[in-house]
Amino acid sequence: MTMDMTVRDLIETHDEHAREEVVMKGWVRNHRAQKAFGFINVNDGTCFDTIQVVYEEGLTENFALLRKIRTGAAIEVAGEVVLTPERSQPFEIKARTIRIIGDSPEDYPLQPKRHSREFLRKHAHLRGRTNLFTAVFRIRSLLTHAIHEFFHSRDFLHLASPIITASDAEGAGEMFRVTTLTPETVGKKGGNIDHEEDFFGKKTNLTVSGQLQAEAFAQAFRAVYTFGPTFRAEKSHTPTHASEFWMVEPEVAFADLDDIMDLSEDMVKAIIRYVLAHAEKEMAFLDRFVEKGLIKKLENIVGSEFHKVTHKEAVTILTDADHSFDTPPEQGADLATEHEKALVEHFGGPVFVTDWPKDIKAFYMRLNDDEETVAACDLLVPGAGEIVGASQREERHDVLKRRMREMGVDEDELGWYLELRRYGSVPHSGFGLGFDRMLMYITGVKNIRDVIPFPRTPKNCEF
RNA sequence: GCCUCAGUAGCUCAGCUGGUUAGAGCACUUGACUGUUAAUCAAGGGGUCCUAGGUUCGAAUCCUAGCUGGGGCGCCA
Repeated sequence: MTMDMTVRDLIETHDEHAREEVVMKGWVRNHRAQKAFGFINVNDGTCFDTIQVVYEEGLTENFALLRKIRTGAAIEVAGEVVLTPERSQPFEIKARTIRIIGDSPEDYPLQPKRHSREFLRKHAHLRGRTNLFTAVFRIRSLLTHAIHEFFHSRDFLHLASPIITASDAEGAGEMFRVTTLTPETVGKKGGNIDHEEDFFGKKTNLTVSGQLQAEAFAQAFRAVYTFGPTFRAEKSHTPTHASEFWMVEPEVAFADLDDIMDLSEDMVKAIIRYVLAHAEKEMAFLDRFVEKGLIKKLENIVGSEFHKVTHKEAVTILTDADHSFDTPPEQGADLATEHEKALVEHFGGPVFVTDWPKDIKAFYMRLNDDEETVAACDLLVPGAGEIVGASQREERHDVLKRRMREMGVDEDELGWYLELRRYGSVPHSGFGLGFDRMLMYITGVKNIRDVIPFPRTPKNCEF
């Protein structure tokens, strides 16, 4: 009985299987045929590497047919594991039989050569078979695991916050409407759509954040996190925006802004450490072909403390810097992308910008004693912009109510949220991590559409 | 939403100051080759030059509009 093995199994244990007969299945990455023998590189997605299969006239069945095998075909190989330490790969499979499971005709779009990212995006259903996307999506999966592991090791409760929400008061951008009404069934009152006739009896949207629900759970379970998809209907056309993306949103009771900054820093470092330890080959590939010095950059992050500046200090640094901006930095005003880039450059790594002017931040952020700023911070990183937005939440009922009024937030809709401040309200804080942006930072890939399996952006919902 | 660049073979791109039959490398097909590593060598097939108008004797090339994609800005994670 021969053993059916994955590429990963074979790479990890080929020594133990020397001279044994094995069976493996996978897709042809490259094929080099010669007169009396040929070489096929096979990958099955279980790890980054390919395995070289050798076939020979007289040794392998159907030799003449095998020469026609093309890139992309799915094959099953049965043969002997041969150790080849003197060659550029430690072992190969000397094939006894090769069976074509699924042929790949000559118009297979992927070739054994470099393709542009734009081209591969149009072939998202096939791009997982390329080196780059094998690396990126293996790491994406590892990173997901690393996040769950980090929070579970700290006894956080994982909460599945709702995807459909009736709240649209968070001001976090345009929302996608969820409705079962059709032009035929829609009822109208005075020319307007009658939302009472809709599925939920009211206007509903896809969530832009699970934060508010996480706050409720934090005041029952102390430390919680959500990790799931969020949706923004904003017509943003940039390398760091997608219409559907994932966020990690922890929320901790009895924690202030410093506590939550420490938590986010610990988490960022822990998940980077996890990926460095578990995706050595993938990271080496990315370091070589995608971003030179990537591994060193990440190792530095893990080994150093993140910088912290207040928004006020940041503006002063920018104003004093010998740097011309399209929009001059201004006290009390928001930081433009060019300012963020300059700050990150100034500190040479991730930096927390804290204590933002209250008028440019959300209503739920806790008002500082100066009555001018809020206890909020953004974590800026080179290449992926803002990856974490954190704040201490306003736990004082009267202050929150006042802030909601000032910022025009509907009190009825968020009555439950306000009510949390009446029953055992405690100081609490949380942050949101843009998962896909974090993945960009870790892989060095500069476009969010290339770290999401099937990305959705304005005017693009293919696959 | 605004600004900007691009769209020519399956892919990457050249041709673009208008002028015979639109080119190259890779891929593909056929053949050569006794250990290849994006193998190499030879021959061959392959094009609505993004779409629609316009200018012109003549448009891949110039003009206008649109579509698609990249980059920048705004918004944000």
